[in-house]
Amino acid sequence: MGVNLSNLIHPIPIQLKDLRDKKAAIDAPNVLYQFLSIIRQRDGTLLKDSQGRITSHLAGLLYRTSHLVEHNIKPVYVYDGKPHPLKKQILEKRREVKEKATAEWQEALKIGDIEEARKKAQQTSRLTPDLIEESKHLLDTLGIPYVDSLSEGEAQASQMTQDGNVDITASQDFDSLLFGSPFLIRNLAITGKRKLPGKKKWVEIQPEKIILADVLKNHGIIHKQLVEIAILVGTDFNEGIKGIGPVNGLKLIKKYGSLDNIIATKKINQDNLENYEEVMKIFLEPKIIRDVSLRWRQIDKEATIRFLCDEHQFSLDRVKSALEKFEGFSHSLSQKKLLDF
DNA sequence: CTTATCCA
DNA sequence: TGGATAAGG
Repeated sequence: MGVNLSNLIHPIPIQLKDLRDKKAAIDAPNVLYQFLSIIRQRDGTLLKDSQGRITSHLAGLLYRTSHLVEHNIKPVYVYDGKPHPLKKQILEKRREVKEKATAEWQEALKIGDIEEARKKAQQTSRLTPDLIEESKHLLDTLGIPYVDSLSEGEAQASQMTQDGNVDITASQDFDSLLFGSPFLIRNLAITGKRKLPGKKKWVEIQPEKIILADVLKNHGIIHKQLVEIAILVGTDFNEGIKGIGPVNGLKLIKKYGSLDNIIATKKINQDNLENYEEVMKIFLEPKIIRDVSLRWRQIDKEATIRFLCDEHQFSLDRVKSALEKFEGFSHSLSQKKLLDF
């Protein structure tokens, strides 16, 4: 998922309180997908209401958002638009992986291997149009804005950060750096210990900040060259060159200056590079909306409770205590209104 | 994922 | 009391 640039990036650990009063453009598919992957029972079953409808995405969104507003961070969720045709290939590949994982999940359940079952179940998550609509409805009742992008949500979020509509982009992926986001926050709101995938090791996780200008300066490259490194390594829109990871990609770009020059040397396998100019365009000239207006409204507690508790059987106590975290946030909104007036 | 609870 | 573990829908 997303581009692998981790070896080139040295994030700065931060705390949630460092982001107080900041506006954050959150990659909505990225968080919703995470919720669907992780908010499950021990055997991998998703949380569901009495009618069997999935609720894991709503639980995650409620608790995550309440956590953010408790720290007076202003979230805006940015959704994907139409996928670029070059993304079809990776989407198809992911679909196949999910089909395989679904079978392996059932198999693990049959032999009673609960841990394996959960692991496989996590790989089966699908973000359907229904789940997306329900998440938007919850945001509406919470008074939290969202944006429907024309293309990639990460592209839209990055532009909003560049334009100053928001202060930071939040995602687990590095793609927003390719889209030119000056500031990226990973692990927004995530704290505590996490299990390393596939291993029995636990690591401490905390929010971290990545400054695009620093990444470029550290390696002595410009933004376009970072995109070229990503294309060598492989993105959601192209496969990348076998044997080239972020470190070798950087070396090649530093040595030859550009992807064009590397290609001219004929020293690398060029089978996967036929669309590279189009991929460059996806990152450097994405389809985005320039004049977004963001409005954080007062929470509608009654509507939230109707939706989560009455329609989807959330516990009233849990929802109420999550909604209490909106108190200070709502107050600061009405204060701001008075000041504006 | 976040919150609730269990137990040293 | 706080770190590990279960539950949540």
